[in-house]
Amino acid sequence: MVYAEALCAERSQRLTPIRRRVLEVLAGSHKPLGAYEIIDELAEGKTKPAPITVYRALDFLLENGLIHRIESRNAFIACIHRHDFGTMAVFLICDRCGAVGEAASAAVASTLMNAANSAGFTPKTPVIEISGVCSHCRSL
Amino acid sequence: MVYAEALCAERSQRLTPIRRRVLEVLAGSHKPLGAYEIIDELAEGKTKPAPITVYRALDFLLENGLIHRIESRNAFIACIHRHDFGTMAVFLICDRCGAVGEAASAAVASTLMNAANSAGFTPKTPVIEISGVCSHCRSL
DNA sequence: CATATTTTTGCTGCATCGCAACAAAAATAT
DNA sequence: ATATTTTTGTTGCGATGCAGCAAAAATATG
Repeated sequence: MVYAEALCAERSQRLTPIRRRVLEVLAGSHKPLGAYEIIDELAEGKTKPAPITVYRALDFLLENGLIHRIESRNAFIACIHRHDFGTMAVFLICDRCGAVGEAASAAVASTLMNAANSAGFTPKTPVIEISGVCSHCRSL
Repeated sequence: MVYAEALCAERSQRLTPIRRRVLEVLAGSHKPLGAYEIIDELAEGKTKPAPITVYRALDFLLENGLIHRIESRNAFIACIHRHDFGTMAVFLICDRCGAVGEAASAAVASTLMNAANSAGFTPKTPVIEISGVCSHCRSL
């Protein structure tokens, strides 16, 4: 949160109340949330924001790398790393509890880049999502 | 197509007319197709199938590994490999022409498995999608 | 072969996801 | 103080995806 403020200030991007609240909701969740789940969270007591309002906040947060989109779930999670380096986010999605772990791996990044480049492909945004069972659920 | 028949026969799975046609449409496309695009393709001359009909056929094809789902595009493509071995499908998605290349890489598979396992995670279905520019579009 | 059982399809309807288009408001620049 | 850019609110709608039930087809069983 402090990091988000600093990053936005540095880039002259505005972390407005809505954007901040969406980020807070995501940061406070241990699992990815759909856009409409975020709406419900924000609706506590106050008036319920329109979907487009939340989607715009999500767009902003995505563009600034503060959250990730989990494509296979149509959901979003707060980013827990700083992707400054050549690392690449790998999402480990538990089928049982729904929790998502974010592993940053430079090794994965380099092999993937190799595979892409050897196919003459110039990569931009990689999506790596692995479904499975997390260590906690496995031990139950 | 011959392979699909053989595989279904071996597994006592039924490659019914609808399933076959959906697979044919996908196999005949150089880019991933959304479910409703498939419906439009199938509607040529004949009556247009209901969405659920196509979704069910897609489910069948997915379960039997004959097609892949491109999560970041909400679309489907025919599988061009046989994922018998420990290989892992990496999709290279061109932002310009929309074409999708499927690269099977054992190196990527092993590094990803390492990363997942070291986090105590037991992987099932990995999704690896890389957006970028393909070699053809790059040279334009 | 006739019947029972499983699998597949058709149909109606609907929940969810995601955003376009325009106007109003707020922040920023001149 | 005014003009310009950015953000938010509102309405509405297109795209995606599937549930639930009934009919039809394929398969198994006596």
